[in-house]
Amino acid sequence: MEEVYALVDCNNFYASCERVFDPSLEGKPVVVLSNNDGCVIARSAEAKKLGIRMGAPAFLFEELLKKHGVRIYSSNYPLYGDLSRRVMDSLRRFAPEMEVYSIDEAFLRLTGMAGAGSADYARRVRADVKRWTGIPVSIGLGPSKTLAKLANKIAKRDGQHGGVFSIINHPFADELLDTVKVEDVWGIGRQYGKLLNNAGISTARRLRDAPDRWVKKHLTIVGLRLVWELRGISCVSLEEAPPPKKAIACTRSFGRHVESAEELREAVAFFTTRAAEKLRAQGSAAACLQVFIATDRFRPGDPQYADAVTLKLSRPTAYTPELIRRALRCLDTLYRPGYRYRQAGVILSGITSLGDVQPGLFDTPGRETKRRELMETVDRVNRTMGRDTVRCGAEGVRKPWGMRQRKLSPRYTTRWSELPAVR
DNA sequence: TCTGGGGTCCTAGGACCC
DNA sequence: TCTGGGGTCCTAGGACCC
Repeated sequence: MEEVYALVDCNNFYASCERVFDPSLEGKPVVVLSNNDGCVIARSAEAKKLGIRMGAPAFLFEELLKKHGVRIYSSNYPLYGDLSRRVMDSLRRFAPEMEVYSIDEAFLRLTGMAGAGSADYARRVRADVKRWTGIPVSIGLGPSKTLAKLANKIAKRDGQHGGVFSIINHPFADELLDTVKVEDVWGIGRQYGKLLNNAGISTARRLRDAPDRWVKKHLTIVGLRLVWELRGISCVSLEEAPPPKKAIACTRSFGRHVESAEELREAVAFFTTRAAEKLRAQGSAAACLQVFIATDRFRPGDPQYADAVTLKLSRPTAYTPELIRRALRCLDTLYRPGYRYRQAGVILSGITSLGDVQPGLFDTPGRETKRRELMETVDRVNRTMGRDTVRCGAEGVRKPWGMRQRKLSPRYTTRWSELPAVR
């Protein structure tokens, strides 16, 4: 049977989230900044028109932002995460099979649903999501995930489609594929884009028609799969339940430079706590822990130093105090005084299911069970009473190295104290 | 003064084994 | 001078995604 996929993508997601609870932003240029208010990571349509590039360092655009009265926001992930969940819950009503692909995208598999592959159906989905959540979305339909992605791009690019476009059985599919630059195809990034352009393959159509052997040789098996998908042969299946992550990281740039071992230790302990939370949330334990620290690479005049230490544990664990203890020992071997550090991180890998971990032979009987119960309790308290209600002292309290978030909007939907008030 | 964070997969090459 | 064949595991590096 002919496959039918829809790719639903929230328009300018973070900027749209800020708008949902502040209608005064309607029609105004809005940008959302990355952690530490560093780069622009989301722009409303009006902001795009001003020529503000994705990923642009905000400080380079200060003049422009001020001149045009651009409304600027720090990233508010509790808000975006919650609105994302609402959008996904809405979408689930329209398709029996769905893959949540990212915070702002989902694939729906509509294969075999009468009428569901039509642009009309997609338009209804679009209208309902907007009404239920306030978030505008675009929808692309195609016989493979790659073509659904591409159709979505066209839906967004060409205004006349009203945010919905289907490439299924399209009479001018060849011509359409010729209007899409090869580097805009899902899976073709900067490097492959360059390589393909040099080989005279400049559009999606040309890539679709490239010889298999050449593609396999230069773009590996992944590229070959992609080319087949462009031909309408579905090779990338829907992943309804995401497999457990194989690596879990928490890494941050600091809000200011950090020199003292003490502050660095606090930060690393804090990152370890976050990583361990994510680990337990997916029911896993980690057998491998990596810690890295780095100075500010954007200040080449400063003395530079960056290094990482990886530690293998004898037994996988998800017990925060033990992970912190190990991470701090790694840090002690890494730390060199006399540098201005800008970044640090903790990466957990060697991940196994927590249920498979056996207690150590020489451990005090019941120790493992006790540890797990403790972590479960801590997680439960923090989930219901708010993050960091219970935490390790090693994380510190003031967090002077913490993120800069000068333009944070309220957590409208996840904190009682920050609910929007209607007068 | 000011430049994000967190993932995935594939391949090549080296170590080691029989 | 000549110098097998095949397998596994691990790591580093490079590509990609949002």
